[in-house]
Amino acid sequence: MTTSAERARERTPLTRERVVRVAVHRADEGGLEALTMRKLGRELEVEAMALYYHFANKSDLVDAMVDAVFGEIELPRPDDDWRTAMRQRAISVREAMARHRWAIGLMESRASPGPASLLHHDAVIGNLRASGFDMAMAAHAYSLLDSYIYGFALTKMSLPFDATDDVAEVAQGMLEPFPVDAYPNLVAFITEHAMKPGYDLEDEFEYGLDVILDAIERTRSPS
Amino acid sequence: MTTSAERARERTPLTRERVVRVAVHRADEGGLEALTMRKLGRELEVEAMALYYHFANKSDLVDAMVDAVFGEIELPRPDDDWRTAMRQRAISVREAMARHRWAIGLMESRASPGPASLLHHDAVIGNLRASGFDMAMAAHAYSLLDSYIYGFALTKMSLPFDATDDVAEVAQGMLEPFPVDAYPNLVAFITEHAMKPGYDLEDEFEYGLDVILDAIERTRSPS
DNA sequence: TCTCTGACTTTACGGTGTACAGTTCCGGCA
DNA sequence: TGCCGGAACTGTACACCGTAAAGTCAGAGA
Repeated sequence: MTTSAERARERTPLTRERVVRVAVHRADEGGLEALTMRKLGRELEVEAMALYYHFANKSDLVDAMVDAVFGEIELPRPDDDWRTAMRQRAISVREAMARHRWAIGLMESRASPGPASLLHHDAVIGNLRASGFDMAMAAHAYSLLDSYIYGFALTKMSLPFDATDDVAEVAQGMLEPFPVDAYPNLVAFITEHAMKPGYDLEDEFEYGLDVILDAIERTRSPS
Repeated sequence: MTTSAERARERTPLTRERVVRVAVHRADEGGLEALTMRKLGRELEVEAMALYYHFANKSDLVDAMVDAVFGEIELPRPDDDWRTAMRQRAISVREAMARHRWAIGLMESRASPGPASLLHHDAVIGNLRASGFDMAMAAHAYSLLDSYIYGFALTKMSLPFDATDDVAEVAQGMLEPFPVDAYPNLVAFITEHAMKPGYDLEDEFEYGLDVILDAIERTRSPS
């Protein structure tokens, strides 16, 4: 007979880092709503309450998970050209969101940001300032870029179907309860555009990103 | 003694519309996580399970709530100038988000959009097409605008403080656990910019919106 | 009068976050 | 050697959640 004490002795002890790593992995696969303290404990071979020794509550854990995602994002260096730095950062953020879809919507609205998050913001502002943006212009540029980046993630990447689904089929299902000719423009849009092969989210993202970078560049040196 | 039957006789019966109206109101005040079927039932003087006669499940109710928010947004008319129509729509969306902060993050990612949502998309595409945008350009413009609008709402309007809070105080609290000189650019940003009196979210929104509208206009008729 | 049905209630179940009180192990000290 | 304090975890319990399933009951129609 193996007692719980024996089990405890044989396993590697919990750390915040290990818990966060497993929690992120779990959320990547099943979404955040599938991440419960009990299931997470089970995966770590521990009772759920053990987690509360390392985290104040679930929100504390989620904060740490979000900060881990920030930690995966490439930081712009202060002496990089602002445009390439901002472009690279935007793409890096998008990639992190693609890996961790559950984090979309949490990255910019948490009450207690972690060190990676703060460092990230610090580096972005630092790069813009070093490139000659004054504070007001840096704020405008940052606001514009982040709104676009997170908005794109929200509106395009958290859609209720993934890459393996047939877009046309899903759209069909959405429109099915309504009269066939109720939304002619929408139907045309779907049939002529969205379900065309080769419509690529990444291309769409970079297209808009470059439009915005162009626009920011122009506000700096009006032609 | 008043039986439950007597209570039932004296009250106006539930309708989907009335339930949604009260539910939206409730979520406006306490957020979506404060909206439970039991509390909603209590407010409607009904048992929680009565709601399941009118809605398949909670997700069905939330779908209806989101569609009610879409119903509050002004529709662009097909013959309006695209730029004024898009500008007005963007502001109308932003205002709806301000009234219903719980809806941010739900508007564009529901599996079963309601009629108001579909009508909204149809009208936006219809306006752009009538203004001479081809399908690909309409898609680019729509993607860019929606990403910005919803991203702005997500990053700026769902922050963990509202208009009555002292921004400087909240920011101070966020940075407090870390060394004072860890994030110099961020600190400069907060002190020099964000907490300046007169920094207005609405101004920031419209500034970025006009930058994007300019950029879209330019992609139509490259100078 | 009887039955049917729409609208609601009652009861119950499994799952959730987490408060609070044990339990066990280990390192340092008498 | 004996003890003891704290770190790390377990056990139990509670209030609350969404919702399945069955029961109730007033009024409409035959």
